[in-house]
Amino acid sequence: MPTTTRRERERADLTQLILDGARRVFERDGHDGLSIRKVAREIEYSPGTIYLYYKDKDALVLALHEDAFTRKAQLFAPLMQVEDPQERLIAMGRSYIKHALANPSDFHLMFVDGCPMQALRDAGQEWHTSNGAFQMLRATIAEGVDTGGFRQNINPDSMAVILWSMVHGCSMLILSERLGMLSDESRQRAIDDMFAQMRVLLAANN
Amino acid sequence: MPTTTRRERERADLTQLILDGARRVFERDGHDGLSIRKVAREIEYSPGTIYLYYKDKDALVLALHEDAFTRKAQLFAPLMQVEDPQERLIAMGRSYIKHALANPSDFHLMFVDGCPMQALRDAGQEWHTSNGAFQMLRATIAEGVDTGGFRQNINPDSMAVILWSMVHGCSMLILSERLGMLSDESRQRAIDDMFAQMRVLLAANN
DNA sequence: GTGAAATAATGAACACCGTTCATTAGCTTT
DNA sequence: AAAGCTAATGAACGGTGTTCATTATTTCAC
Repeated sequence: MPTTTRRERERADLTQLILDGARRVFERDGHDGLSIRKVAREIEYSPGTIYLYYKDKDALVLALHEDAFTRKAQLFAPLMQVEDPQERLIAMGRSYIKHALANPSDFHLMFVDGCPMQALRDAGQEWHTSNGAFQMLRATIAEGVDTGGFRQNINPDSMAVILWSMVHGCSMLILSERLGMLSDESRQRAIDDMFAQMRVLLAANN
Repeated sequence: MPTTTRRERERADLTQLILDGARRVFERDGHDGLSIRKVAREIEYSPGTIYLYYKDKDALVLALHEDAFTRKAQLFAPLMQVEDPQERLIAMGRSYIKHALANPSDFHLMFVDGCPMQALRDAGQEWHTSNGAFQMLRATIAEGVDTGGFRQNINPDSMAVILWSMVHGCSMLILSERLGMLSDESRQRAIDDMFAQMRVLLAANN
């Protein structure tokens, strides 16, 4: 049955075509500027067609959300090869902020927009997309504690939340222009100081 | 001319009536559920009337944004009476997270929504609303450094960004349900541990 | 008090939005 | 070639932000 496989391929192609079109519109016009009709115009299909491939707009945004996580995961993966747990955590943190500042629309899709979580709940699914990254973070902290390089009273879950909060909050505050009272230099210095303080929190020797 | 003052009072009254109606709609239906027409129905005026008091929807959301900051500032003010700078910072941090979790729509208005910053820029205004709180934070850190209770190599600007990032990122991650992989107990412990780590970063004695 | 001027409120109109669905067009299979 | 199935369409519905000519109300001068 070569026909059905071709059918499936065509179906997958259009699903991807819609997703790519949606991403272009999102990056061009932002969250509020994204509309089903614009995506349809972008890929030269009628609005109704999109609903044959995505249940509704939330499902499409959820797909964008997962797509953005996939891209970020590809940036994160090589960092696991950093030997020293502390340096690995710092590298992860720097990568997190750097990617957020360089790709604000990805950050928005991944963390700011609320509808993907609602769409996931409606679909009865778990948020597996980011648990992987959190477990990487947690495991690296646990490794540092186990091998003795980190302070021994560290709780990996808590420290994972703390480090994530730091880089996430920092990215968020910068992207939402809430640190406008500081100069560019002060902001950059604050980021550098933040990673210096991370070492204070982690390292065993004081 | 008592007439013009009454006019001004009536004008201020309706401005406030619209704002209160908008807040009720926002808290009931959320950010995406807020519409000029709903606000108009809420206060039993026609949609066009709202445009006599607010330039557009963004201006109305900006007013909600500033209103939310005013409420939070009232919670923050008494904390300045805490004597010890370190305890004051911890109290500010706990208040920040507590208020965010208890008033998610206020948090959304203050920090998640992007349009207020755009509206401010359009109006050619500065974001004075929150600079006050940042300066309070910064001043408290500087005080701790000056009086010798804090580590001497702390840069107040950087540390202010770091502490703000921690509590802001933590609030954000919880509210956007990104910490769903943890139990309620683990999340609460992480918050407590976060404040313990703040003491590590601040205190002079190790 | 009454007419004129100024002000405030209205709601219809426009262009857009998400979503649905009867209809059409194209391809597959017999 | 005809029948059946599938994919794409675009009109339609109710919603949105925003504008503006029209109406209603209040104020002011006489």
